Amino acid sequence: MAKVLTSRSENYSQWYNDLVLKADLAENSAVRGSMVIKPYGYAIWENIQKVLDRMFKDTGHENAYFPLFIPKSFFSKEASHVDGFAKECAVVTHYRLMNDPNGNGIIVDPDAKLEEELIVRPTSETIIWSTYKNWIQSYRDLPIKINQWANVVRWEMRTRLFLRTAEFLWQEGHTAHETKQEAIDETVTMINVYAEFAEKYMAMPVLKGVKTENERFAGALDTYTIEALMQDGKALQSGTSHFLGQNFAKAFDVKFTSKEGKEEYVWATSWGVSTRLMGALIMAHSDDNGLVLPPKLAPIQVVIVPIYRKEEEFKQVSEVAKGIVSKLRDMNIEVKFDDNDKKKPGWKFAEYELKGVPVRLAIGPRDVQNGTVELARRDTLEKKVIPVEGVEKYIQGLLDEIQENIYRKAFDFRTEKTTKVDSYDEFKKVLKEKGGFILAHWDGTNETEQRIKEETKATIRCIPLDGEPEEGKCMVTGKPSKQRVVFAVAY
RNA sequence: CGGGAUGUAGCUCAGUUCGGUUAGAGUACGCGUCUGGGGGGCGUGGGGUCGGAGGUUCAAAUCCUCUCAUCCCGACCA
Repeated sequence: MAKVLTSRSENYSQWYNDLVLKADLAENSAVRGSMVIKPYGYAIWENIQKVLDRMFKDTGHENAYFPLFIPKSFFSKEASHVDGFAKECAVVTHYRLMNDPNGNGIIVDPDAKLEEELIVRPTSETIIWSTYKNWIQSYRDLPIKINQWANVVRWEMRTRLFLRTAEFLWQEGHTAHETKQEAIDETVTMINVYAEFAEKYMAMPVLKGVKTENERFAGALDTYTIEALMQDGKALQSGTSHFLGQNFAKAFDVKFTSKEGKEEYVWATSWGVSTRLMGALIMAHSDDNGLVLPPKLAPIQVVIVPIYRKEEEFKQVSEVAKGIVSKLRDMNIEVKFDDNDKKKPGWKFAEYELKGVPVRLAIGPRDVQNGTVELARRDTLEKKVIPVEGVEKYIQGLLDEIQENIYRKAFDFRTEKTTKVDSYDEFKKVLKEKGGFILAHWDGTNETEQRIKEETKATIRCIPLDGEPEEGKCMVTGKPSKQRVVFAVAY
């Protein structure tokens, strides 16, 4: 087969870029740092949305939509929040263009300057809490549990398709609660939703944990995260859920009267995942032949490629194929019969492999004769010839098996790439030679964390939620520690 | 914003050092044909303001000046 991708061992990030382009997921646009998501890539995102949206609704949330533009003054109301985002904001200063009087095309009309500049949202806490102020007076108005599907803009210096783009698509949940405990419970519920989604649908094992103060969301009291491990041994933060305390309620003066008649500030959470999940999905399973998609999120789960020479043969093959198509559709399996005569079978094989379609059937005159089909599975690249009779049942089971298999593979990889270390020297050695997650003791201070980051580029990905307590000494300072934390070099 | 590099066909690039026919290749695209069980073969055709502006010269993709854009490496980040 012709090589179209750079191999992972040769250059991992080149491989990733090649793959995104060649699998027709996305491409760079005319706008620096912003991508065009192509139909095949968008179809995967739609599947992600569909599943998550269901999960959000099942946990009591509703969708709504808030403005893209946020008045500049809103940002300054929560101090740490503005610190976190100020350096990467797109700002709208004018509202009109005009013809250049000197004839050099079109220019910004200097008379159309806005009284107050508008910020293109990098996240929506401020606009939403300024709105919640009007919605909340009494404990009877709580909780409010809203999600929005939207685009946001963060003016990043360096961008990469899906992993970091100036504009990206995401969902952001914003909830308001009576009590601290209720808000914390919500934060935990949502990180669990994300973890379940990652593992069950993306077939990607994730570590659940809490961020250190240093890595926390700007304006949060606690940030919960799911961290996935990519094939190059780097970590990818895949979703976050923030306990915001009363910070935004205080900033926007959102108070309610409690049952006891007391005036109190509202407790808040926010949580989100973005098109970055696409990057995670791509990197978690794919190989040097292309994308490997988990069946539960694949836009096409089964593709049928006809092989024929004469019109008559095509007719016979089509008949068999259409029979299989209708049976698979009845079972709610997404199937495509690729009867495009303009592409050759060999071309199609390579193409669908590149696009990560989990199961491929090839049907030719030989199969029509013998009552068979050739079945190829993407995850193992195995091919076999099986009877056409009952093929739909077989495929149904196989899709589950593939989903299971790629999860297992990713899980085993992560296990193999997770190392416990007890000294800083060992830490550096493992980091350099093996990468992956490193479990080590840390004294809990910002200084030590910063020092490790500066010296090794590794950061604390999280303090794991399900980590068992273990007395130990910080690998750097020797001060006491009660639990190991997870280090890795991150995207 | 610091350091490095690159702009030539839809895409990937050669040609620039040392100026000189009609600016090339691979791939993609069109047509014809043989084909078809892993990105096919042969034939043939179309496609270029050589990033832009100015300059030097009999002559500029090539030399000079300015300019625009993009990419890579750092600081920053979902």
